[in-house]
Amino acid sequence: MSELADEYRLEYFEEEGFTRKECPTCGNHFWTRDETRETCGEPPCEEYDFIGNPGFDEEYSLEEMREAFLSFFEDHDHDRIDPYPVAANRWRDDVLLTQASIYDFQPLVTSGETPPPANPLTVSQPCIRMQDIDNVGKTGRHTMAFEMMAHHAFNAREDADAEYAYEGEVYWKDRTVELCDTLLEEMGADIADVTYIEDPWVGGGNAGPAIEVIYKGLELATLVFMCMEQDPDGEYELKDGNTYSYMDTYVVDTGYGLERWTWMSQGTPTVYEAIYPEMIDFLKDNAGIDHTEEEADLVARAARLSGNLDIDDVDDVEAARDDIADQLGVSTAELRDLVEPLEDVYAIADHCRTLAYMLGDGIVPSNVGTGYLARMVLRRTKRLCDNVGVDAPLDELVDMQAERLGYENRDTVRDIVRTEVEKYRETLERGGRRVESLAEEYAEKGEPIPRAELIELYDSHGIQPDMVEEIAAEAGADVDVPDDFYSLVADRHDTSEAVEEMTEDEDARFGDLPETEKLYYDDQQRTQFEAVVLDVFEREEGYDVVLDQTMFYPEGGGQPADTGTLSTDDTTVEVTDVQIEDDVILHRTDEDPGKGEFVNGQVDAARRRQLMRHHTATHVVIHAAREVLGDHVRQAGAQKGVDSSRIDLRHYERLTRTDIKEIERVANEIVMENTAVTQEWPDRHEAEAEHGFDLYQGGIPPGEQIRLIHVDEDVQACGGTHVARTGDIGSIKVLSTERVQDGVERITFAAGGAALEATQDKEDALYEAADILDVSPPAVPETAERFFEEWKDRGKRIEDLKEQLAEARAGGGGDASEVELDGTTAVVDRIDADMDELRATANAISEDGKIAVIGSGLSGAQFVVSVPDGVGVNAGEVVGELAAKVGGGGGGPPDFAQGGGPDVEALDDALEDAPAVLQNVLNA
RNA sequence: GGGCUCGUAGAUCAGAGGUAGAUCACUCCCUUGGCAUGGGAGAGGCCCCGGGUUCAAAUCCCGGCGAGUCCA
Repeated sequence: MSELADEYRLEYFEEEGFTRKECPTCGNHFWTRDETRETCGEPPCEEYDFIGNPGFDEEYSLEEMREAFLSFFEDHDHDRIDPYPVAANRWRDDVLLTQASIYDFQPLVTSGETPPPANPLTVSQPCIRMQDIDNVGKTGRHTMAFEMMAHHAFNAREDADAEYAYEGEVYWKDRTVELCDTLLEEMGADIADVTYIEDPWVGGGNAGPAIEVIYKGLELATLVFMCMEQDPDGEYELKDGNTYSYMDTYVVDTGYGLERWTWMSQGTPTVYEAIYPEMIDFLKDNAGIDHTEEEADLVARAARLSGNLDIDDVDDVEAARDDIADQLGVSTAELRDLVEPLEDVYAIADHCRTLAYMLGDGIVPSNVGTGYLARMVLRRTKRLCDNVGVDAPLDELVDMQAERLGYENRDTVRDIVRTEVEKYRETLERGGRRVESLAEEYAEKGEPIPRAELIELYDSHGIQPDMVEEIAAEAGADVDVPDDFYSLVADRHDTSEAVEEMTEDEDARFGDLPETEKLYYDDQQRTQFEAVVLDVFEREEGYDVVLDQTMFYPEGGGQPADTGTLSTDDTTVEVTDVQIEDDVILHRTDEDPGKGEFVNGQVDAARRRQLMRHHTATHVVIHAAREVLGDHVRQAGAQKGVDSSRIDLRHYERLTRTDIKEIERVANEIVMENTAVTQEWPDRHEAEAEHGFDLYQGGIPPGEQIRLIHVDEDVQACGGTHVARTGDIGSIKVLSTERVQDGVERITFAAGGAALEATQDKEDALYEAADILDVSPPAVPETAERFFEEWKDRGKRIEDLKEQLAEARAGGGGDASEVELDGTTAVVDRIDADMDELRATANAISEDGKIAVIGSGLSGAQFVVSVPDGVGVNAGEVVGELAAKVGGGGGGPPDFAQGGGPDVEALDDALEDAPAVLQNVLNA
C-alpha cells in the first residue's frame, strides 16, 4: 500500500495543520489535527463516544439530515440530482441492486463514454446491501436499506489522448476533503476529534486512494478517489493482488451514510431508533414489548457495548453476548430475553423499508433475479414478525415505510405484499403437513429425521430447518441439524458446471470499414435504396456484403433482420440475414454482388411491414398492460416475428382471461385512435429526467443520445423500425399467455394480417368442433360437456355390465372346459375381451372356489389366472409358463396374475396345455 | 438462467410395473324426543396431456403443460 502513500499528502492537510500518524493498535495511517492523539479512532481501537452524547449541535431526523447534506453541497456549487431506483438492473445489466451512489454512473459515465447529469453533483441514493442481512438488528448499526449521500466530481486528464464526455478537472482530493471537513464543522462537530484514515480502495476492476472519515468512533464517510483500473501491465500492485495503472478519467466517489449522520446527531443507543423512531415504537407496542426504566437502561448500556465491539457477523454477536452480560452484571439468558425481541423489531423496521424500496421501485417477487431477493426479504420479515409477536399485517408495515419514502404506488405495493404473504402462508402450510407426516414416520421408527430429508425439505420445499425442528418436536421426533447446513445445501448445487464463454471470433476484418449509414431510421416506410458495395467477405456459406448505406434492418432489439435482394445491372443476390458489428452492417447473401458495384437494394416489403406492425404493437401491448395491470408492469424480454410476437411482462399474479380481454381492448383502442408514431434522439440524461427509467423496457442502449419512440402516451428507448401511425397496425389479437417464470407472464400476440389469420384459425377449430358435434358454434361448450358426461356414464355402465357378464360366465355355460386338479376345479376358457373383462371373469370364477385360466386374443395373446384362497397354485408361475408359449411374459401375486405375448396363433395351443401347466406348477 | 420436488376422488395424501386406495367432506339408512356423537351403506377417478419401453404403465423413459422451491 505504501505505493499509494504519497497520494495522501494533501495540501489541505498541510494548510490545516494535520499530522500523519500510525495507529499503534491496528497499524493504519491516519491524519489528525490533534497532535496528542494516539489511535486512529475507529473501533476496536477506540469506543463509540456519541451514544447519549450526540456529536453535532442539533438533533436531525432522517429527512432533515438528508436535506441539510444536499443543501450544503448545493451551496457549494453542486447540482442536486434525483436518486436512481434501488433496482440497478433498470439501467445496467451487470448488477441487481443499487449498493452505492456511484452505481448511478457506472459504467458509462465513469468510463467517460457519456457525460454525468451534472458535474459536480450531489445525491442521496437509496441502496440495499443484502450481504448484511444477518447483522441487521443485532449489531445496532447495520441496515440492509440505507441512503448513501454523496458528492461526485468527474474529471478527465487534460493530456488524455482519447475524447471523453467530460473534460478537465472539476475538483480532486484536496477540495473533497475540504468539503467534508467543512460540512462536519458546520454541523458542529469537534473537528479536532475527526480522523482521516488512509484506506486504499479496490473494487469492480477499479481502484484508488481512499479516506475513511471517523468521528467519535463512528465511520461517517468514505472518500474514494477512483483513478486506477486493473491492468495486467500496471505498475501498482494493490491489496487484491492485481496490478493497476492510472486512467485518463478520475472520479471523486464519496459516500456519507445518511443513517449514521442522523444517528450521530441523536446519540440514540442504536441507529434504528434514530432513523425510524415511530415505526420502532409502533412495533414495540404491537409486540407488547414494555420495558421498565431499569430494563431500558440495561438495554441501552448493552447496545453501547455491542456497538463498541468489532462485530462483523452474527457469530461474533452471540459470542460477544456473554462478555456483555458479564460486564453488565446480568446473566446471558436474562440479557438475551431482553434484547432479542428488540433485535427482531429493529430488523422488521429495516426489512420493511427495504421492501418498500424494492416493491416501490417496481420489483415483482419471483423465483429469479431481484424478485427472488424481494421474496427472501419478505419471508424473512414475516418470520421475524411471527417470532416476536407482531400481528399487524405485513402490508401495513411495509406501507408505513413506503409512505415515509413518498412512493405513489402504495396500493400496488400493498397488493403485492398481501399476495406474497398468502403464497408464503400456503408454502408453510404445505411444508408443515409434509414435515408432520415425515416426523411421525421417523418418530415411529425411533430414528431422527435424517440430514438428506432435511436438505430436501429446504432445497425443494423451502422449509427452514428450525421449522422442521419445531414440528418434529411436537411429533416426538429428533432432528439432526448440522452446523454447516447451508453449505451442504450449496454442495447439492453442483458448481462444477463448465462456464462456456461464447467467444464469438472477434472480427477484426471490419475494423477499417466506415460506419454504415442507417437509412432505415430516416424513412422507416421506404424499402428500396441505392448503395455502393464497399467490401465483400467470403463466409463458409455465402458472403458478407458491406455497403456505404442501407435500408436493411440488422437483427436487434428482438426484431429479426430484414431479407430482400441486392441488384446490379448484371445480377441479383438474395439477402438472407443482416447483422451489425461495431456499426458496420453485414448483409449475408448467397452470391457475391461484386466489390465496388452500385447496387439497387430492395427489402422484402411485406415481411418488413409485418415486423414493423409487430414492433409497434409490442409497445402498444406493454402500454395497455401497464394501464390494465399497473405501473409495476415491465418488459422482461420480447421477440418480434412475422406471424406472431411475444412479450414477457413482470407481474405478480397469473393473467386471467379478463385481464387479457381488457389488454386487448385497450391495445386496439390505441390502434383505432390512429395516432402518429414518432421518433426523436434526445440527450440520454434529459430523456431519463423527463420519462424516468421506464424508458428502458427493451434494454439499455449505449451512447450519449438515445432514440425514443413515442406511441400514444408510451415512450420507450428503442432501435427498431415502426409503422407511421398506430392505425397501420391494423389490429392486435392476443393468441396465448403462459407463465415463463414466477412473476413473469408471456403474452403471445399477432398484429395486422397475422391477427386476422390467427383468429380465423381459432374459429376454424371451433367450427370444426361444432360440425363434429353437429351443433352451432355457441352450443359447443354445453354439448361437449354433455357428451363428456355421457361418455363417463357409459364407461361406468360398461364396467357394470362386464361385472355382470363375468358373473354369468362364471355361473356356467359357454364353452369353458373344466378340469379337476387335486381336488380343485380349474376353469380354462378363451373369451376374446379386454383385460378388464378377463380380470372380472377370472375373479368371479375364483370367488366360486375354482381356479380360473382365461385367455384372450383381442390384442395380442393375453392371460389372466386367478386362484381362490387356500389353493396352493402360484398364479404367477402359471401365467409365466403360458405366456412363454405365446412369446411373451407375465407375472403377478400368487393369487392373481396377468401376462401375454404377441403370438395370437399359439393362444389356443397354450390354453390346451393349461391343465398340464397347472399340474406342473402344483407339483413343483 | 440452472438445480431439485410435485401433479391420483371435492380437499389432504398413500400406492412406485400386475384388480384404483385411505382420511375428511358429500348422499342415504340406523342409533336419538332433538342436538353433539356413534354405527352402516353409497356415490364420486381421461391417475395433468402426448409419445416411448413392456405381455402389461398411475407407476419406468422422453417431451409438453401446470405448480412449488433453492441457488446465481
